[in-house]
Amino acid sequence: MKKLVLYGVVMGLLFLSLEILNFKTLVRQVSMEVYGALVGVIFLVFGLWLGVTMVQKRQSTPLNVKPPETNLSEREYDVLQLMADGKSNKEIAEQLFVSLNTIKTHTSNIFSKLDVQRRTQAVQKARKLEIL
Amino acid sequence: MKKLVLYGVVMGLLFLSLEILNFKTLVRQVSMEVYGALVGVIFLVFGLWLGVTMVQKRQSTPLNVKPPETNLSEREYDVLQLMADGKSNKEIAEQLFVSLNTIKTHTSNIFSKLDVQRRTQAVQKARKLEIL
DNA sequence: AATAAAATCACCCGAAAGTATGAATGAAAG
DNA sequence: CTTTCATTCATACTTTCGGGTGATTTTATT
Repeated sequence: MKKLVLYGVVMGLLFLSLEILNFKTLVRQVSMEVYGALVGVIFLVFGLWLGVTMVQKRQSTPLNVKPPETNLSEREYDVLQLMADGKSNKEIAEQLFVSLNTIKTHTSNIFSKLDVQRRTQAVQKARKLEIL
Repeated sequence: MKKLVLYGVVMGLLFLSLEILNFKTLVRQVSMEVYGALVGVIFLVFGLWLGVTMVQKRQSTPLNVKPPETNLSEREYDVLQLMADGKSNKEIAEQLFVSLNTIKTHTSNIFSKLDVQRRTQAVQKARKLEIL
């Protein structure tokens, strides 16, 4: 909801800045074609970003095929797998397209649910519990 | 070598202090039996400590039964096993009766030899290489 | 005895991991 | 339409890891 409003505002700002650029300097220095191209590119990029952002949400990289019979959520299971693969939190974050803090939260929850303190213990226990 | 000298020096100091205690005050305040007992206890403790220390050295907690066919040393293999068990460096150090820094050195060497950067990667690779 | 390898320990420093707390959002279920 | 849960993210803080370097001491080998 609020995200859409934010998008609207950004759009507005884009238009505004374009207007300013247009009537002040640009139009007297470059041709109308260049100006149009610029506008096109900018809005193309913005549209791309918007589209990717919205689609990427809630599609949530489906890493696992078989959901485990544990109290771990899907996402936590994803993280656990990458963790067992020797990936660092940063690498996991990059691979799943989320922030480092998010991964930290996930790992914390994983540790709680598996009742361990460290990632090495987590993978060890997960292996023993047959969920890997 | 030097450790033995140190032991000798400690022994000497013990004798010296005992002599001082002996002829100055103790002998006129407590009975000869008590004095003898005291000396006995002190030397017993010292002997115990010395024995334990020397035996404990180079007997090197025999954790592994089958030496792996890798370039890892015995000690490194010990550390690797505990590492795979989810132990922290501190815990490993305590279990092997060595300092934390020593374990750090071992882990560094393990990482080098296994060509990895993290402990999770180390256990993963070790598992793949059949050395765990 | 000399040399080499293994094991021990120390110090520093930056990066990574982990803990705690709070919060916003979307999805699902009641 | 709330309530619940999963997911996302942030900030702040503490602890642990890992890299680099250098050193001493054992143990083994020649």
